[in-house]
Amino acid sequence: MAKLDLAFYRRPDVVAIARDLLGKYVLTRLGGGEVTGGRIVETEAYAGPEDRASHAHGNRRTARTETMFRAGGVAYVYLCYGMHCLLNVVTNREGIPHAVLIRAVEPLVGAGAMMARRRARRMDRRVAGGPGMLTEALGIGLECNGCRLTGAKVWLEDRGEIVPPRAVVAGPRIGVHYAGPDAALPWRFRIRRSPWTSLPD
DNA sequence: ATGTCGATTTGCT
DNA sequence: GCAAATCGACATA
Repeated sequence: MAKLDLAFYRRPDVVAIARDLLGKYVLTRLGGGEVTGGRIVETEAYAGPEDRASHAHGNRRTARTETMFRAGGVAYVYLCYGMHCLLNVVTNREGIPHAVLIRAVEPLVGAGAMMARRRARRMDRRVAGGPGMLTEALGIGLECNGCRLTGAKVWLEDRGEIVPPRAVVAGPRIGVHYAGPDAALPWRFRIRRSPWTSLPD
């Protein structure tokens, strides 16, 4: 049940962090008091300045991207397609805008509350098997942008589950076809044959 | 099962 | 104006 600490987030290799986040837990206590969350089964790395798929490509600073320039250990939450909030974990030191997008979670804590937020009748991948779905299931909105991942509202835990290398599938990131050669980088990670990822293997 | 399309804010041109 | 780190509704098969 160890909460991930700042040393975890502030490491320099964002791709390694994205891989390491598989099997960790994301948890929230928001708008009510019940804890909700589950096991991370899919992530993507965004390597800031040198990554054409990143909002912070070329150190682009806007009101939106400012959060990514903060020191690792805070949430970067932004609005995608005008309607979905997406959750990222900011990594590296202050001034280096690296982040990991959390793309899918296996709902394990407060599952009933997560289903209610999603208005779901069945517990399946449609509850949190996509970056827009999981934020809704966890109650995460834009007000979570910049909040500390070492705090009491949104945090990550290591619950001692080991994900061996052969259980990890690396592949190209989703929805970044505009990124030229960077679109093909194998920076999306998921747990092999998990029924909870956004797409089957 | 697969395809198209609309919603709606942010940011670039 | 247009495209976007998406999702769900609806159509057709």
